[in-house]
Amino acid sequence: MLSLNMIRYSLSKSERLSSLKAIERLFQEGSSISKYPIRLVWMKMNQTEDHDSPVQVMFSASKKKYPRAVDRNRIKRLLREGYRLYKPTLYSLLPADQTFHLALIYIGNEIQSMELIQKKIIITLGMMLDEQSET
RNA sequence: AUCUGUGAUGAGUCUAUCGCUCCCUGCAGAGGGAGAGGAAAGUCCGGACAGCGUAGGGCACCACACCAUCUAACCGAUGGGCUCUGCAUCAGCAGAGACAGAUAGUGUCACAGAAAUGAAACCGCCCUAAAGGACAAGCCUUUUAGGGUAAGGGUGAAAAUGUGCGGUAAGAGCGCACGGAUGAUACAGGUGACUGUAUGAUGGGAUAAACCUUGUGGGCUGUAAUGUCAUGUACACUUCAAUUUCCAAAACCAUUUCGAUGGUAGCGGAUAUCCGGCGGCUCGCCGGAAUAGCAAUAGUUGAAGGGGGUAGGCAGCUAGAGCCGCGACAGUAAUGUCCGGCCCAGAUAAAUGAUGGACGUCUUCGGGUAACCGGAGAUAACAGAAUCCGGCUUAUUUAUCGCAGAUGCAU
RNA sequence: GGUCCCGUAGUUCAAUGGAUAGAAUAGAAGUUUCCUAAACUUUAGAUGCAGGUUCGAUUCCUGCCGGGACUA
Repeated sequence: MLSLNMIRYSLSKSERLSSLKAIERLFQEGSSISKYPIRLVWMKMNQTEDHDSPVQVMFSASKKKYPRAVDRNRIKRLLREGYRLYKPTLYSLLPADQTFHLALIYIGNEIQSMELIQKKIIITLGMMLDEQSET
């Protein structure tokens, strides 16, 4: 296979969380990790309700903190970019027989730079991996 | 030249890597194309489109209100009229105007003031009478009573036509002259609002952004409208099948190859239910029962059909009152007609992003007489489509251009 | 997406278009008390912003700003 060494950074629609019911269930039953300026809500799913991808993720920013749509769009784009570039590493670290639902929420009061957000995303996802392996 | 105000235009360009949404080609790997704004915002007006409603008319409610034109339509735009304000003070220029009606009616007008609307007499001015002073009378002034008077004073946001002459006891549009205001009639100009001239009339507070009157317009709700497909679970309805206890003695009836079989019947047992007791108490054991009856058009179970319809999908959804041309013609203009060319976002927890490079632009530093050269930094402000258009309002950076005003310099 | 309502002292509420915008409570100062509380006296404090109508605006009208409710 020629694509073994090739790393895919893509983030297509099947890898994003879009079902209203799944999102409600995630926020009711999922556990959360806060690492300023990012809050992560995650939940381990059963293998039976399988999907194409091992992880489905969503991004959000509070409408109360950022009343203008431009700011919310920018935050979500930055979060998406940071997650996208880290995704191949995350997939290699995850256990192969499980799927996850994630929500990345920005809780900072100011929009930070791309580098910082990317660093914080890597930290929070690492914390999540540690927690799930313990259980 | 600088500053201020105002209007118009544009919103960097090219490219590399990694991605996102839609479309096209291809069996596929993949390739190609397109991808936020002038306000996409506020949701303040007006439409298109859709559903529901609807004989016709009226009342109520809401909106609007000088005129003409433009427009699919408008509380919009263009041009014009009138009024007010500012500058000039001759013409004019700029800005503002919710700009129908106060002689249809009702309400309100605090305080002050005599009086705030059937207007009004506090001071003042004048007349008459009585009393008093003085006294021949005239005269003088004070008080009281009755009257006249809107010139003067003072109050107030507002006190009802200005000036002059006549007139009068004093005064007054009471009369006259010259002005000003209001509405009426006639003539002239203008499509019209309105303007000008002439005639005779009037002397009447403000407020309709108080109720209201007049005129004009408006059916209601909104693309999360509406239509359509429909998995799973639960359910209305229809059809079909199974089942609504199991085993079973004596006795009776039928058949018989005399072994038995079938039917009626139901002693007894099992099982279930109920009651009581005990234990190791989601269960088990023991004991008890006038429980398990009728009927099948009924109940239960299963299968098939089937309706509404949830999650979700699809249509609505983007070719249109469309965009471009310093195109032509008509018009003062808004705008319209014609010609040619073009296809230009369609997401749905919601796409248009991240990191570099080059050029351009701006700021700043250094060198240079200058053109220019080199280094550093910035490339923005307001802000993100959600059915689609036409406006309005609000937010806002930088560059260029136009107009107006102010200041300075040169001629 | 659509529809509607409300903004008054720090807080909870009043005020018919009429001028010093009122009351309770909270705050500050004082009296009283050995001290505190209570009580009493005094005091400061506000109409969301900008225009307009009116002689006069918290009130009426227009535009912004902020907050809330309903609907699906």
